[in-house]
Amino acid sequence: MNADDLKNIGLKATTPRLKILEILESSENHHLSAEDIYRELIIRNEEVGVATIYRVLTQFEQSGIVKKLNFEDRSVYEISKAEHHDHLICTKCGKIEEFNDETIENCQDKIAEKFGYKLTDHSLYLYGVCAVCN
Amino acid sequence: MNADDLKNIGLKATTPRLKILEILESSENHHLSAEDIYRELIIRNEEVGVATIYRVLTQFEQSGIVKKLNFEDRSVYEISKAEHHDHLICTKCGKIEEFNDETIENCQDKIAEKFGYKLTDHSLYLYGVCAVCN
DNA sequence: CTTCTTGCAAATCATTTGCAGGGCG
DNA sequence: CGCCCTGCAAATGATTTGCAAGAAG
Repeated sequence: MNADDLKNIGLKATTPRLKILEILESSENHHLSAEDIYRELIIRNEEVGVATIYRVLTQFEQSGIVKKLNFEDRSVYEISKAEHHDHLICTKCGKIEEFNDETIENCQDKIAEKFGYKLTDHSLYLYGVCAVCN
Repeated sequence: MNADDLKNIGLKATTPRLKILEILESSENHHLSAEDIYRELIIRNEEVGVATIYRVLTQFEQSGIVKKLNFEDRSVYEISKAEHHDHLICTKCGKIEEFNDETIENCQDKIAEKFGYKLTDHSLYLYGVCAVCN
């Protein structure tokens, strides 16, 4: 993800945008809240106003380059990947595992069909305690 | 759900609590936000302070008599039922269908096991457009 | 009576918005 | 150089909290 990628989606390649992308890509767990990004930028001595972070994240989400995840207690963003996946979150340490289960996906489609709904989106989050924390 | 039920969970049977229960049980769709309840009480000329509504709902949730659902765009509460179920929400009209799928539940357990997590909770919301709105 | 509750208003938290100055293309 | 972008601070919306007055058991 670089300056040209941004231009391709119609966004100017500004410093704040590039920095935010950088953080999202380089962070260990790849799932950061707006606040996480704000703090990380301050640590790196490259502060960006919070308002800009929110605005940029929203633009990134609308362009499809990042996905917003609404966990029970906070919202985090991740760089979009080609393959769909859901999340398993450790409620103790915050570690996040990604998974994709064909069977579940199929069941969801069947359920929507059964009720006559046309699915537009779905969110599946599993919360638990990981092996380390347990 | 009546005054004695409240006492059994250690809560005094106060007017606000009984009214809130009443609304949750009698409302058409059974999935209301704190705000929905507040407005409904005003309509009935039985206004209760918003702060109280939030406090009461939280207490109800902790006692297990209501469940809080965190939809993408708002939070709603429903009276707890014996059987677990997930939700299918129409993004146009807000209609909510409840469903329970054994296959999905089993898959979730397998996934948690595979990653060594001990599941504590999960949230599955399907968003779509219902037959009527479509 | 004592303790749990409520109402009200102020406080908080996360996120959004208005606006004037700055920077990319 | 024009339009998009940013920072700042104020606005917002949802929920929480402190506190004194009011009910439940």
